[in-house]
Amino acid sequence: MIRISKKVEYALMALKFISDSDHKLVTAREISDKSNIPYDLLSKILQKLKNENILISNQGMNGGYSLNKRTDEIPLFNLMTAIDGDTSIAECLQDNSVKDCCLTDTCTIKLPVTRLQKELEDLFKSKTISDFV
Amino acid sequence: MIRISKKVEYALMALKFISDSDHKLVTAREISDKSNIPYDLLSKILQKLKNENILISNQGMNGGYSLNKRTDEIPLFNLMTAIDGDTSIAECLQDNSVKDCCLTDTCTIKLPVTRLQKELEDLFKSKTISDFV
DNA sequence: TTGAATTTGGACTAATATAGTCCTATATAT
DNA sequence: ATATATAGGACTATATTAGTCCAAATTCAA
Repeated sequence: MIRISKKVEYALMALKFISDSDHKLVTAREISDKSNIPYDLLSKILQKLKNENILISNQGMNGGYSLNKRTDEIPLFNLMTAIDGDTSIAECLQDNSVKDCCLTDTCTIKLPVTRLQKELEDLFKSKTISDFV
Repeated sequence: MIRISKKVEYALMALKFISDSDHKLVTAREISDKSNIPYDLLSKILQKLKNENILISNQGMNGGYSLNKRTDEIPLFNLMTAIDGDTSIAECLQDNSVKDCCLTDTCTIKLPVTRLQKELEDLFKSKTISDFV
């Protein structure tokens, strides 16, 4: 089944939380407590969002996270790749597919699957975080 | 990451194979050999397609499978649900969600996620097998 | 300058889903 | 009868996702 990961769900919830408390720094602990998201897991997610320049972080006491962009400037697609990495819908379409795609010889559907992937990407690119807050 | 399952890939390849050898009955063994799909796995997939009335099966010697509908009458969505079951993009959106959705109290994104799910479904419903053969 | 609050990040375990296998039963044409 | 099929349950293996644990680095403030 096609499913967005829990991590992406958590990321969306966190971004909404941060967006709602606008400009005030919010800590991972705060989001975790208020939104019932496992703290350690959330921390990792926020770090990834920071590494993708979606969030700004301040370490140390009184530290926390804040948005680095307006929510309508963050495509859902970027969030997904930031958190889950590659988003190809089939193994054989991965950019850096190390393992020989078992289908290369016999795969009869590579082209249409690629088209489908493009359409899904376009959909996820057309959505931004502002659609979720 | 969002990914269609190998089983759905195999199903698409099998349907293309059956579609190409039109009206002649083709056996699971034949598809398996020609398309490098594990036989046992393929058998299960074909059985599911048969149970969804996408294929017709004939048991016994000289048996095999044939299409029950034109490929443009089979939405990709139906294929996916036939093979992988429920297609909700998030656990909390499952129809028959047995387990309490951990997000019910605190989930802030259920509505927009539901909208996204609808759009994905529409996309998969708009594609038919004829797009893959 | 110490301590508490915070982010950072590696390594690990647990849980779940997907992929694949094995075996036996049932149907049918010859 | 027998060979060739589909039908389908039960099982194992593999991969992915989710979650945990621990230690380090940073920063504020008393």
